[in-house]
Amino acid sequence: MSFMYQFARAAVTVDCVVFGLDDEDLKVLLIRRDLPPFEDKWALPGGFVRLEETLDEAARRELQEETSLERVFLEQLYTFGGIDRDPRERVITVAYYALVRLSDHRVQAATDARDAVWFAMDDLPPLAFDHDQILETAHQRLQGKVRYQPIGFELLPPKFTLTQLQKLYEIVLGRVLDKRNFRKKIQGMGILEELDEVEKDVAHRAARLYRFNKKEYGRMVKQGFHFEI
Amino acid sequence: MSFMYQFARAAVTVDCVVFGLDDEDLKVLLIRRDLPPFEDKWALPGGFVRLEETLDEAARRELQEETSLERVFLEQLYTFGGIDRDPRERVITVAYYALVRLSDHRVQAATDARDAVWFAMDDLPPLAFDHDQILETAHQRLQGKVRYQPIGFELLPPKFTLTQLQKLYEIVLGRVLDKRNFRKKIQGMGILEELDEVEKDVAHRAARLYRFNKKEYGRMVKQGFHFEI
DNA sequence: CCAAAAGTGTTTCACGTACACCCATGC
DNA sequence: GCATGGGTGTACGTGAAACACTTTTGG
Repeated sequence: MSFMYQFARAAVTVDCVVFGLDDEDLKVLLIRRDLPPFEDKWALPGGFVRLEETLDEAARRELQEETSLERVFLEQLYTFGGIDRDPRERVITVAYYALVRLSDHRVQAATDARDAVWFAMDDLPPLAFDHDQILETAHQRLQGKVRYQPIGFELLPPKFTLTQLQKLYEIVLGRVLDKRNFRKKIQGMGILEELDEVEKDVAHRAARLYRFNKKEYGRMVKQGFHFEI
Repeated sequence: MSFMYQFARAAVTVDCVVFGLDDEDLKVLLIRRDLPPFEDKWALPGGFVRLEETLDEAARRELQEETSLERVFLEQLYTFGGIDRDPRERVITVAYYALVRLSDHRVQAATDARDAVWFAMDDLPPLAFDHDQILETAHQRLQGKVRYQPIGFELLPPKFTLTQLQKLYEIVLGRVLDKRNFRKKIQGMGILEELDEVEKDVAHRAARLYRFNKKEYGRMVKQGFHFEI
């Protein structure tokens, strides 16, 4: 390892898998490429890492620039370094995944950004580069992590019903859950704040609203509490 | 994103956290740096990624070159991209962690390699760069992963006693386990092959040897089996 | 009054946990 | 024969899973 490294260098990018949830599906935000290679193909938002920013900063900047998303849950996923990922030259990409409240962000993504569209996970178009593989990895991570970390709340509005919460897990995990057992368990955890408020504009009995109590969760973790669905 | 990316580029390296286990401790393999910066400080084995090799290949190559380790369990850990990690210039490092059977590799590491030494996890020297942070992250990953994936066996010789296995978990997790419950559980899984063989050269009753049945484990996973300690 | 979803308890079974003594072997 | 670790079973409690009906509300 010499003092100055003289050899040719790989380019480094960040790519973001942005998950959102609506009533029916888990969705991913993709942008349409307007330059070759893979012109007009769909791809994950992302771009080159600058020398003066960290990887996390690069991911947030790209997300903001390409999809106008800000202040979302964002976590590093995996780094993909296959030699021929990009046909032009060697590009190593540090992949991130993000979770957003679709209800808040739906409009913005469609207007501000060039051509950013939400796709249902089970109805994806062909993707550029190895982005299908990155997406697959992100999906697995989400499925794994949602079960033992309270990150699912990042996909819901701040106030939500227990049925919404249950449906979230059913959609992400891909299996149905028992209503009574789910409620017993999640309410028993003591990390949900029961509000004096019910949902509106529904054509049936309105459900009570809850809020995730992040501070209480933090306290409980320190006492050895372990979240698990 | 222009076709040709002209800006200055960060260098990309791989660093490996190599864990090994002896009767007493969890150990890490460190090498002494012989060049500035951090000359004579201890550091994780690692080096620059070449254009013609993947990240995994780079990690294995560096491991081989610097510690003469081959064919070990190796998995990507996390990518560290802090701006001032390296005082010379911007260096992004893709960290890996490896698990090795100390009994097999003890000698080699000490002879072939320049100055590679095993340190107990609770008696570490000051490390170069941000390697203490990388090591900390690796340790957390190991503690988390060892509980729900059968990677612990990578730290033991192919044939081992149940007491050795239990001690492994006690050392890695940092807490004592109940002997009868541990045996009941691990034997009940049906992934251990009971051998017609006992340990040798012990000054007491010799314990039966077992082997991890990887194929059977693979089959069971397909049936929905979930390993957990 | 009908449709639609909200809300609610009990029983059963599996599994985690706590716990102590005799056995085999080498020296 | 003694020191050292090997090996074994049971009782108890907690938590997961299965399961169906009544209530509320809007239209």
